[in-house]
Amino acid sequence: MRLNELDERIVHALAEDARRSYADIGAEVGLSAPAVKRRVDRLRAEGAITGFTVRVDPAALGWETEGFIEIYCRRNTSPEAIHRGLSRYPEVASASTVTGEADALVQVFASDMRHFERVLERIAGEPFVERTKSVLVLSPLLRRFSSGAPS
Amino acid sequence: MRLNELDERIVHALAEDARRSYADIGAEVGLSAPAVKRRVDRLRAEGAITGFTVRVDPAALGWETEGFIEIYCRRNTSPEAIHRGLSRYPEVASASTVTGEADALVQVFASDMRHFERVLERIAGEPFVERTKSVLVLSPLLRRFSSGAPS
DNA sequence: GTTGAAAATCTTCCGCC
DNA sequence: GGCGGAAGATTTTCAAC
Repeated sequence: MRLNELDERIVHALAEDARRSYADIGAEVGLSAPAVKRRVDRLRAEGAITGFTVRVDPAALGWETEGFIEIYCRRNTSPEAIHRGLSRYPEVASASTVTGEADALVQVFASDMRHFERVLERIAGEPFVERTKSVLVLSPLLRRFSSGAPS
Repeated sequence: MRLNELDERIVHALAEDARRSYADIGAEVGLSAPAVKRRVDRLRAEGAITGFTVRVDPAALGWETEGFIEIYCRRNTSPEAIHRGLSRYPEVASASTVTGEADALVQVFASDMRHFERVLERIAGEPFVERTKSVLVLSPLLRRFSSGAPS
């Protein structure tokens, strides 16, 4: 699938503020409100836009501690097994299999350091996990867009 | 700041679909539409909700290659300098200063491997960057919520 | 927090290019 | 195929309670 420049500008406008009116976005990109809606509907149908969500301040919601956990798996662990194992943790915000020494990189939000430690220990104890290596986030500098499915 | 259970349920509903109407959310949590709006307005004013955004499928938008770059900075580089340097790259989706050997962890989306390599080289050439270490994402397993500021 | 009304927006339809 | 204008339906918004 290929998007033209108009679609990209619409997605960009929605990424900055998904509650802007179609007429408002249309004024920016040079289209009428119905034309913008039609394109957004098409982008949703095609799967380019998977939904609309709210941007939250984790700290304000009580998730003050953020970190990344590199997971080193046992031999013959499938990505599906990692997904199944990690999706049970509400603290896991994102996870991907990666190249390099580690097998997966997991982003975790916890309420505080003790909570983070507890999550880390539980993940490290998963049967498919051989060992872990983790770093804590000091300050979030930049967060731009949201991708993927809600859960 | 502390949110009560009603606020959390409203944020949760918006996280799943930020375009649901206030009346619809109100029916779920047991409030009228204006009551829900007032709480959302308050959450925005307090900073718990920092905005509304669209959830996109990076691959559908042509961002097929994802990776993480660890940045090792020169001495006396402030987080603000890193932020200024990285915010110019549209390919940078998120960035945080972290504990451990590296100084910052940067998430990058690129159209393909050549594009990723070009971004990596440009970032590695930034004056505040001493060296970098990067991993490529093989498969995104899980992506849950969006946090932080738009840019 | 609720109700009710006004204003804005969304959504669909239709004619046009 | 896509676009703009206009209609009704829905939602947002702001009163008063």
